[in-house]
Amino acid sequence: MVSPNSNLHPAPDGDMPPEIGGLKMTRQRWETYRLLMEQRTHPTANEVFMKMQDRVPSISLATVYNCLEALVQHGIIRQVNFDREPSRFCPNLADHGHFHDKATGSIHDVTFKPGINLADVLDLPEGTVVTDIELTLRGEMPSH
Amino acid sequence: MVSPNSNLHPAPDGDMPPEIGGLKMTRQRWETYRLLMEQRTHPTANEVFMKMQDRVPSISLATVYNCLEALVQHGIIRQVNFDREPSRFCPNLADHGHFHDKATGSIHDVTFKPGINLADVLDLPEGTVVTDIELTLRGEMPSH
DNA sequence: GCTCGAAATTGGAATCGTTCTAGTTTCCCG
DNA sequence: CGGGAAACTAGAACGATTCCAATTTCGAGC
Repeated sequence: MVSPNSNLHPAPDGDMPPEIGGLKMTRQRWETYRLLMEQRTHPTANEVFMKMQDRVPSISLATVYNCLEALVQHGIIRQVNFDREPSRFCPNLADHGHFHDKATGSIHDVTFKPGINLADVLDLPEGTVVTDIELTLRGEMPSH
Repeated sequence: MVSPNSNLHPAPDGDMPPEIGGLKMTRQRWETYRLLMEQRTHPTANEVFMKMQDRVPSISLATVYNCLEALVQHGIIRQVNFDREPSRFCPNLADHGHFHDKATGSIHDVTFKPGINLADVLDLPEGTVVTDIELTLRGEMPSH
């Protein structure tokens, strides 16, 4: 479900490419994607909508949802859920989990130790096909 | 597949105990708890509400939510979320994840291979305190 | 460039799980 | 038995998301 090479996609600061990963680019989709790539802060749909006012003032919330969904379905970004909070969106396609810091409210990507494949440490019946894994942690990180 | 420490709590088929894990039992809380223990099918609040009609016909949906929340907050059951679907509730307190079978829609508990501690395979900064881990998988299991 | 059908966008209404509120009932301790 | 606190209830309110119908934009073929 996950591709580690984010360089599959062109750098998001150039001109708009005709398509990414099979998804035809439109102004709205492109700016949505760029926004996510620039600030990797796991914004919600509504946060994307608000930040988008500068770039595409005419954009509607419905379109933000449409764009995010299209990007997710084409495997260009990932949708992340914490409990029943509003969904967040993440352009990091590498295999990783998410740490939700209770103290600051911020979200950090969490990778696995080298050589670890999450599915390998699970006790699954033979023949089980895992297409998607979601790992979320809660706690506190050292403020450093 | 089944909670090893379910004997922390009294068997749910006897009379109602005065409290469990510090939570005062009421008829509604007790029947909610019993229901979850009997059919470990990870029901939603609404499913609990409907199945409860036989046992406590006067119960309201709000009370089901109240009871489930009280049980969760006292660590007696766990709340499980799949994407933005309605929350489900699980009486298995052992460390485990949840596998969501796309073919059947059913949910299975997934344990770790012996000796595996999930936090140990993660690349976390020193001093990080993890209070809660949620692991969800999607895919298909052999129908056998 | 122009036309037409398809796809995308838009704003607002609708949906649905969940939470809140206010009123009533039940519990418990004196 | 009386009174205050906790629990329960029904229904209203909420908020994230989805749906809908009406435009707008796009692209292929002229």
